[in-house]
Amino acid sequence: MKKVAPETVRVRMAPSPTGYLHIGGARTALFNYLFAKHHNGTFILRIDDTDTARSTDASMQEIYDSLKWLSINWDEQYIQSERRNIYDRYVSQLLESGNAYHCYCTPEELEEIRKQARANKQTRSYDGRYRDLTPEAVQRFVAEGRKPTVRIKIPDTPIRVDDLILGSRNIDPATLEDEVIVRSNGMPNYNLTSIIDDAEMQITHVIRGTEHLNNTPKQIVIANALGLKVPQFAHIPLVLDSGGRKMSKRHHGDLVAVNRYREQGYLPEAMLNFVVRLGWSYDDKQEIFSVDELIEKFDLERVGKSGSVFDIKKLEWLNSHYINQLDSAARTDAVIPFWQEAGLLNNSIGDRDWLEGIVEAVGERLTTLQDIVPQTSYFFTDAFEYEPKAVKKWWGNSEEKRERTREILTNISQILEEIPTFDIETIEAAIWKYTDEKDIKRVAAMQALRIALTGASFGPSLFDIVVLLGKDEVLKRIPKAIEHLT
RNA sequence: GCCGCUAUCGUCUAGGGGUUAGGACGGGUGGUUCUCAGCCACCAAACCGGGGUUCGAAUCCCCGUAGCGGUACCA
Repeated sequence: MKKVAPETVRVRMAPSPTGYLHIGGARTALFNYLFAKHHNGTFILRIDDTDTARSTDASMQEIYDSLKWLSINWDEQYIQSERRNIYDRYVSQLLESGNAYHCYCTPEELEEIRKQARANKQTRSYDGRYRDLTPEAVQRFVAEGRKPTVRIKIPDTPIRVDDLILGSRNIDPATLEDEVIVRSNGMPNYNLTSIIDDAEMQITHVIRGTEHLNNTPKQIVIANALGLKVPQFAHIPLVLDSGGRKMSKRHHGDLVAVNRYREQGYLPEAMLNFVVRLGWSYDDKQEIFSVDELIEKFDLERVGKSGSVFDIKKLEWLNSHYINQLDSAARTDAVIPFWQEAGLLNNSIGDRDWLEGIVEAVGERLTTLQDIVPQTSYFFTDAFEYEPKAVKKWWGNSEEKRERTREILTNISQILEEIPTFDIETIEAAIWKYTDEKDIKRVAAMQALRIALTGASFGPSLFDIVVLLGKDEVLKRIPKAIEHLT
């Protein structure tokens, strides 16, 4: 494997603004970013928007937002649609040197050519039929109103492709065809603009997904025809769905959108850590990496060759890890927008200490920040349902059992009402004293009370809940539950 | 169809001519506990197949097979 060239590293992430930033794009951005930072180089964001029909400003904005959220910051930025004159100049050069030519193929003709090629099991379809037109023929086509495309001439010598991850190989030019480099509407195409900009921007390493592997020899041909320096390539394997297929907007919708994970309460640190391990590993010991550590340790040589499946369970694990890492103040800050979004909290936040108390009570139970909503809504409202399954199991499904539960709840209510100080220790002692004296199973009493106060059979320590809810609220909810039981 | 890439537990992966093939996620079992989560302990789980080379192959080579990617006037 080749060593990194001594010159200053310059890499780029070149998304097309045709949708949100997706998981694969985020990983490509990260790999580029880490590689740049590791080598003290420059990370460039280049918007490849030569497809004017599909590119949108909204998409561009979302890509910026997602990258910023992930703290993948770029040092320089370019937008290809603003660089038309540069590409036009190179196209003229190609035309003049005879390395490219106008092609007057109609869409119908192209379709027919492709059909034929397939039927004949040919490797390439377009046969270069417009390569050498007489001036008369050109005139005729122009008179017909045909708008030509520009095609690059594929030479007949083998093309060597070096890849830092996949190794080197020679491409038989017979497997390549004269690619369209300028559309009939005059807009240059990806293969052209990409390799020109890589040279213009002095990109040293092109790190991109393997879906671009087959574009690489075409781009090398263009660069060679233009006398441009070719960057080193590193094609990183694809991010796959659980069925082993490439994750794409087309097939997976916003399941692949980085923004969606942000909205669901995933932390950027978790996303970064998750995504970097899709194809890259350090050793057999470490799973958790901070960004600084990644910058220090990231290396193209440790990127694998095969695709990696996106495993949401692993992401969830990482996310809970990073949430648990937050102290309660930071965790509260992180969670407040989710309470607000759910309408449990208005903009004025209110009693900050109380909120932090809730967050502390919830402890390590959050997988995503959004989990705070279902797990704590009962703190904000008593308009919850008593979970039927829990009711059946802990409140009882016979009249005798329900009577018994009513008795327990009534007793506890009384105990709590008469308690001298409403704090955890005192309450705990009083309840245990009660259950021990009456020979009631702790779990039975606690679960009965838990359901009365929260509607559910699971959650944080009940004593935390009781104290956080406060005496008044607890003494309101117990009778309500008893009534429900009657 | 054609061109290309890839192949270790379900998943992410480490390793790599001689290992009980390691870790993590997920799963399972037990313990702790007022429930859940967590934590602790333990368990199951893999080198795609066939040929070579070799004393020895999961590892190197070849051939298959399978999967995936590309096959646009998208990127």
